[in-house]
Amino acid sequence: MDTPLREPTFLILTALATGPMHGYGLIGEVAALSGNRVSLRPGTLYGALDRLVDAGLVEVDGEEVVDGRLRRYYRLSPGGEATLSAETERLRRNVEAATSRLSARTRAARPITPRTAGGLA
Amino acid sequence: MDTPLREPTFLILTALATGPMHGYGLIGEVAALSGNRVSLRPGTLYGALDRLVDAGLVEVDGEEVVDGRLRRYYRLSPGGEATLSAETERLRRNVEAATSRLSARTRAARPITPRTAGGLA
DNA sequence: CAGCAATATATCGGATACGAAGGTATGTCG
DNA sequence: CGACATACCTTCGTATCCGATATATTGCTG
Repeated sequence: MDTPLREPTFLILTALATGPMHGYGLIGEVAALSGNRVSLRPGTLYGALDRLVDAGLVEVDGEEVVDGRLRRYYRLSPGGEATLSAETERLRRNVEAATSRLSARTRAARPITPRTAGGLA
Repeated sequence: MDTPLREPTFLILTALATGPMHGYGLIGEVAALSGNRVSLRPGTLYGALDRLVDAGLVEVDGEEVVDGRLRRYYRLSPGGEATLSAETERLRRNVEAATSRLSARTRAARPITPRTAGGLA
């Protein structure tokens, strides 16, 4: 499980953390929690779901027929919850590293970059 | 620029936020700021650098010869700094969304998920 | 001095995920 | 009936990433 999740996959797991949801509903939920910036395409969604089910991170929760249309619900597995948790921690560390370096940059207003300060051993 | 950065590319920009650095040095720096979890391979590094230079996010800062070996320094461009900043914000929002949903899950110990609560319009 | 490790560059091929587009089916609205 | 929205799924092309490999120079070791 050392393959880092990409954004669409991460958001799918995040959406499912709220509770079981069907495929088409995930498209709307992911759009909502990303502020309408990420719009999942069916190809991305079902490809990702197949992979996640195959990896045991997501399970099929059941099916339902509403107005003659099939709804297949997916649910986060315990392993999926653990993976999402670990991925979140990883991202949090990256965000912190980038934030501190960016703020240091702003504070210093980018001086002449002392290249003679010794390499990073 | 709506293509989200993958982790290796994000970490390269983060490393360069500290100051100019040469390719091989980036491998060590990225390893360091990721807690030795991400080890950049040459193929990833130079492929990413070419793409970043091509996209105007990174610029060649100059070259230096140390012990007969060429060192090509790269530097974060203003556009690269803006992109890194925007990407960091995006990740921060994703981390926050995942964190709140995961903690809500833990608190509720996963009840019966009210599926009849109405679809997300 | 021959061989190997380390530094530092670069390239190639395979694997995988993602995105765009299209396809099928059902129910509702005009 | 035709158009549209919901809801499922598939195929194809592209981009990114990783592993392996190649090249060149210095320095250490046998």
